Amino acid sequence: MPELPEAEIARRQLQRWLGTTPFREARAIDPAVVRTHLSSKPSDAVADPAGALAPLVGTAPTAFLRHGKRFGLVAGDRAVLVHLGMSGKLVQAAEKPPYARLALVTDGDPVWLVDRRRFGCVSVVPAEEADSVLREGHGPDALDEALSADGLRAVLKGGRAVKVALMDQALLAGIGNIQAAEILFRARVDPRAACKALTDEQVARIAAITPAQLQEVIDGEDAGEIVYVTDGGPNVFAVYGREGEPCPSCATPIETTTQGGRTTYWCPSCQR
DNA sequence: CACCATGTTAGGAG
DNA sequence: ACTCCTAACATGGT
Repeated sequence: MPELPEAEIARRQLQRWLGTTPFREARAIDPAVVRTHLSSKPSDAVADPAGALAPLVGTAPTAFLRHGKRFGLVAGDRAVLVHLGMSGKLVQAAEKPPYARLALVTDGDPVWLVDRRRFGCVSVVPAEEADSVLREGHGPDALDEALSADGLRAVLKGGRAVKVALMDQALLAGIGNIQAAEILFRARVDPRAACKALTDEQVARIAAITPAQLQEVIDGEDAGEIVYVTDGGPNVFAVYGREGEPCPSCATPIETTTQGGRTTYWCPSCQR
């Protein structure tokens, strides 16, 4: 799924595809996609999705926002906020694609929220609350807010494994299972290391590499639609999804372990 | 059928 | 208080 880079691409797509002309239509194809808040649970669906989206029609987008993996737009006195869940993405097309959950239309072809697994969601909130809702319960954005070594040190504490901590949105917003693996590989840090055992130098390397890694992925994806590894696209990552393949740096076979219920990919030789 | 999946979260055990 | 694990959510792919 979408981690911070995919959310940023989606934000730019909204901006590019919808522009700043008024909405002709905002329609929930799957009524349960509209939630009372940005929650992955369908049971948090609003009672009246059409009524929640109706105020958008006739108003024009004025701002496109993102924090961590959440993004959205402001139009009139409302904001539409989106979380792509595990399998969500935006598509612009004249006809409804399979698994389309929501349609937004200004003056071009409709923009569809497509999401096979339905962990994605949208929420319509008052415009003035857009920013606070995007940030609610989350730490600083892993890309946009200058990530200093001191700032990261303050957040990476305790006995938790560093990879688990990096993926904790309340500490730092935007990093998921793939980017955590890639960042720690480039920083040459063992993903199992306890935060409190990290040296200042290791923390400094993570702080420097995190925004660089995320920015590089954004630059690489900006060209087109989000393509997931599981969609049959090529694996562009250094270690993620490469169990048993040679480390690109030292050729040692990449190993896997499980942390927090997720698969971690790492090089046992480079990452110590 | 079994197991896996770029996310989040509640509940329980130590 | 902290940390870890599991199950759930919903769905498709291998």
